[in-house]
Amino acid sequence: MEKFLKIGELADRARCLPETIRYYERQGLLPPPGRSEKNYRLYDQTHADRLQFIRHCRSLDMTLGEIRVLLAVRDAPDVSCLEVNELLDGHIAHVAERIAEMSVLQEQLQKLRAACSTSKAAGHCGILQELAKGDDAPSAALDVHARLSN
Amino acid sequence: MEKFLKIGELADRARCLPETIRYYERQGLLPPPGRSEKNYRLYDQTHADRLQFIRHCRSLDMTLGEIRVLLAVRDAPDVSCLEVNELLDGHIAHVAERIAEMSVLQEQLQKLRAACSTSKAAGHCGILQELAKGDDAPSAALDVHARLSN
DNA sequence: GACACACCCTGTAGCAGGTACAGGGTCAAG
DNA sequence: CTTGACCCTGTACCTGCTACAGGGTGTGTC
Repeated sequence: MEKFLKIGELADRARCLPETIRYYERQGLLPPPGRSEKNYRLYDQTHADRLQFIRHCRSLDMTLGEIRVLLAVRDAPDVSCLEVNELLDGHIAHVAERIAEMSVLQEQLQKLRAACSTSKAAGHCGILQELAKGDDAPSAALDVHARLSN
Repeated sequence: MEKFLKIGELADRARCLPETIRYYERQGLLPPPGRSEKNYRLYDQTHADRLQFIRHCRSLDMTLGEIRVLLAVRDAPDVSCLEVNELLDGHIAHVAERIAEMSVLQEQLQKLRAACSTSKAAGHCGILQELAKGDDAPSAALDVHARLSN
């Protein structure tokens, strides 16, 4: 007899919220589990494994789209994993690119910061004056707050 | 006689979309401009300057909330710019933190990539096997795709 | 058995920072 | 007089969740 988990128990194991699990189900990443008499979701080990896989990928900042691809390959064990390797290479390249962008950003910010060492009246603040100037470096918009994936 | 810009012209100068400008107006970052007879928005140089300031800040990955603070100080030229300096320091620290996080991530990804050098059947792919394992490093969720600010 | 409290369910709205319509009006050129 | 490029408003969409609201269920205590 198998041990079933309720959504809260599964969430505790995967270190996420029940809402996140329901969200993955809606997104088609987790198959709909069985239900109890009272309509509670009941998960088995295959669900737990799949969720752990997903959370591990997320901790590596892959998008749900990327994870969907990886899961599809995982679900077809006889297929070549070439796609997995390529996806990972792409993701690594993406992360490297973001790091490079952010390093440039950091330099720009440090230069900007140097424009006002002491606290003055705002009208003479070098930082505000620099920010009012045009953007010399026509760099693409970054997103420091965003995730790493693609 | 002053030269007024329509939203599309302003958008071209600021290298953004008209929708973005209307969005900033709704968010209270840009004051509502005058209107033509036919209800078209008409912008003057102060609007153009303010938008350039905003876009410059955004290119440095500040959030709209941060930009709001900077604009408020900018609008009060007699006030001390201490807050500006502090905000910038915080933003720089935030960017540094993100770079550090992403460097860790990059290492993890490269280790993972090394688990499958050749293209095999998915059932034996080292990458998929590694991803199925638990996450040893209990790192906080990153966001490679996200923006730099706070 | 009545209450509290923790859990489960569905459905919907919110976050950031826009982007992308739909459905309408305006204007200049050909 | 029609085509195309603009402008307007209002609303929905994107990512990856998170947080309700409003209801049912399960367990422990009195």
